[in-house]
Amino acid sequence: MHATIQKLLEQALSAVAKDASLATLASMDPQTERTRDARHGDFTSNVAMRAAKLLGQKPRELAQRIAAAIPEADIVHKVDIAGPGFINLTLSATAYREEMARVLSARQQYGSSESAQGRRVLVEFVSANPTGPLHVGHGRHAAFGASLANILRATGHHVDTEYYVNDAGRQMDILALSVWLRYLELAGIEFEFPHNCYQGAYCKTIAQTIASQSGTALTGDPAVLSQLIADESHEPEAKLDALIGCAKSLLGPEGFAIFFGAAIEEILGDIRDDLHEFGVDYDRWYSERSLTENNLIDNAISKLRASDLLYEKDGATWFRTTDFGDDKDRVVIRENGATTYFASDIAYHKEKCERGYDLLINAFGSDHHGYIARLQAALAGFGQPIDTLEVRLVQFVVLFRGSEKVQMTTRGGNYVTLRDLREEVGNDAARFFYVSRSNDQHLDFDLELAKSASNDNPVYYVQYAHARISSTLRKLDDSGAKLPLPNAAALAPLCENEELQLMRQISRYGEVVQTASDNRAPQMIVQYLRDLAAEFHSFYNAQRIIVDDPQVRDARCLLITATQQVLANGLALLGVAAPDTM
RNA sequence: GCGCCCGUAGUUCAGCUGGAUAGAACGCCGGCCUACGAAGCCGGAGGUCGGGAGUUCGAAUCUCUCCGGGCGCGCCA
Repeated sequence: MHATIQKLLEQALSAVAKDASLATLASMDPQTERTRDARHGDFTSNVAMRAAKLLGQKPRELAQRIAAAIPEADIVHKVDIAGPGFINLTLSATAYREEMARVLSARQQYGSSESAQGRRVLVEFVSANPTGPLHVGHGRHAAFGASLANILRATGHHVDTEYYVNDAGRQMDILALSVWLRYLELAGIEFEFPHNCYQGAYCKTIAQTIASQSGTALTGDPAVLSQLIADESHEPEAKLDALIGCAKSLLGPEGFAIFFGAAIEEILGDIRDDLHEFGVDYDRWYSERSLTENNLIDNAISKLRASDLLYEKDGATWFRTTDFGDDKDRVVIRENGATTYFASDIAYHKEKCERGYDLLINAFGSDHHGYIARLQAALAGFGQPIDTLEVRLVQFVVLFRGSEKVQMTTRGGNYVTLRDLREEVGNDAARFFYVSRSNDQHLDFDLELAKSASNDNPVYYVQYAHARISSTLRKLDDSGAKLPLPNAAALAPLCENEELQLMRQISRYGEVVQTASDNRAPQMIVQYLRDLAAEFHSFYNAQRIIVDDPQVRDARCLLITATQQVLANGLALLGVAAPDTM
């Protein structure tokens, strides 16, 4: 619909541009857009005002000339010049009725397009370290990433989703250590559990499982351990590293691997289940360890070295990321010979590109924003355009219980999990609520409010509209009447103001999906669905649907069927159910 | 100190690449069920879009500056 209007304006501009003094108009974009106020018609163009200055003309006169040149079309009811020089177009009721017919024949496809022409995109999101259950902050990432992937698909992108599993590194060693220490407690060994180990109850559960499967003999010499824990001469983090070393030497590589493996298997499995229940499934879970196993980190570093982008300083190897806009160079190989986390990420993102994606979108926590420049530098170092990687920052979720802010520390194990949240407020409310705000805004999530006043949650407002339509259509079905084919004749009776308003709203859907996709903005879908539901409820209260006149009844039933379809399509993008009863 | 994000109604937030009288929800006030689902609808009150300057025919939107808040600035991950 928007495209048709745009084309009409372009034709008008070309026609007016035949006058040599106005030739520039031929190359101008009319920039037609929806009006914000129905009194200004349906679409508007500001081209006359933009051109007026360039051409030294009066905007309203120019607008007149352009308006007069707009070709005759059935879908345009009238053209007005308003304000300083807007060209306003009001569409005919026929145009909207035709659009309803399109909704009803396209069904689930309505609103989707091929505008991105199969552009290959990889969306990476959540990627939380598997050191414990997902918390409410991760839930926001999951809801955002999954919805964004759906929206991108709806505009013709070929999208894959991926979770990067940080299954290597110190945090994982600390986790394995934490499990082992819980295991030792089970074996009856007494000591004070370090405060900077993972405190969560899940460590005990995993220890329990290992004990029941492998017995309680994997202790090494407890005296060494007790001595180390009691030793107060080291600062806590150094002591933690000493404990990890101690565990590895007491247990041997195989013994330590039992705890490491059990911990990651259990926790990653839990994360996978949790996300699946939340309606978030990935095309791929990418293991950080596999980078090492496949030698990808060394390969990446060699390639950078070959391009003369590395240098040695203070015993470490540095990557000249400042060549590509970063504010300081970054270490890739430490003085002790170990590669950094950044080195893994370089290899990972290089590999992503090699898999043939045109665009990489990463959803990061806002605390990682300092990481963007160096990652883009890494890709640039391999000759990729810097905008191959697009990072979307997701701001923190601040959790409240009533007016009390809930403090959360991962290692302390004191936090509300995504699972807790889902059980309390439900998947639908959680998914909808999470993406109702722009990702770069903080989200205050009050659990008490979400529980006690769930009726106030906008998701119910939208779902209610859908259920109400289902109910009305059941009523029609009970009466034995059948929906007619959505042709022009069947839709012809739709002419009441509320009907036109509703059709107008429905016909915006495809444009909203496109804009949401362009802006990576799922909240625009939320906003739209609320507007559509509101328009439907207004119509519902103003006009009776199942009336005696079969022509009017059928037309209205087609209209609400179209409404229902668009509500369902939009909710599907957000991963929220469209219920027939509530 | 430097960098990124943010500041819109009492509260929580929308505002699509600069458009016309800045919107919604919750809360508040007043109406609407002998009609398809009142989890709904209709009406009302409520604003110096943090302050100031600039660009523009036009600024919540772009630029600068100041104020206030969040986050980051490791050979951690």
